[in-house]
Amino acid sequence: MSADQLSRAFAALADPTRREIVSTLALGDATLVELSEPHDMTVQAVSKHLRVLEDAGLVTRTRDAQRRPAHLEAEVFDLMTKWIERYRREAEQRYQRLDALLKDTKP
Amino acid sequence: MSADQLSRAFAALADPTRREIVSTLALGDATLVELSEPHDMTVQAVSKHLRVLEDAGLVTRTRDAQRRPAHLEAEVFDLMTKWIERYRREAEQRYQRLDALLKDTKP
DNA sequence: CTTATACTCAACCATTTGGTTGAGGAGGTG
DNA sequence: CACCTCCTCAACCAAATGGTTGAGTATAAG
Repeated sequence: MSADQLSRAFAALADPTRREIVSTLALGDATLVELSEPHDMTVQAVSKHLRVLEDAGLVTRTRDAQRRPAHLEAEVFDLMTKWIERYRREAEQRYQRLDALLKDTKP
Repeated sequence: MSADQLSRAFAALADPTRREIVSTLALGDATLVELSEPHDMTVQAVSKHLRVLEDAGLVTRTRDAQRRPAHLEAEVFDLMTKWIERYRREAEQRYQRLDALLKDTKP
């Protein structure tokens, strides 16, 4: 996986399991086993998902004895919103201009 | 592809080619051939990318003779930002609380 | 020292993804 | 009509993705 960070971030959040992991981590840091419990899959599978989030920079992990608690990192989320907002705003403005045009030519 | 809309939207933007298409469409509606020109791949490949954006609801297409101009749709972009912002805010607040805690215990 | 817990690594498999080529279909234009 | 342009469909292929099992490492606890 040698894609740029934005690609990795979007790809990471494209999976429902990974989005659930993110929403769990929003409640507080958690270990792999803790994150695995709600999901109907092996710990290894969740570990892979966590790795994807980590590689995307959305999550970092520390060490606490055998445990490796994960926690959310705001920065890349920020990058993503900025990218999206730019084009959302553009699409919206374009829509409003069209709207104004229609009002103008058809009164 | 029977994933939910959020998954489809994130997956759609996970590809650099598709993000470039979006940024081109932000400058104004464009046809498939127009969108293909800047990219070093066949029209069919770009057509597939366009379909992915369409299925995700990020782009809609109209008809103008043989042409099928594409244009950006703001709504799903909005959905995405809302999802991201929720967790970005959470991560940020958590960070600030930790920061405050460190300042508190180590003066 | 032994055992249990938390995690990782490697090999394997089915499906999806991102591209190709080749053959059309729809719709203007000479 | 013949022809060109824009676009789509289908078949194929290599690589990536999302899961599995099985084995192994690291740290804590009995």
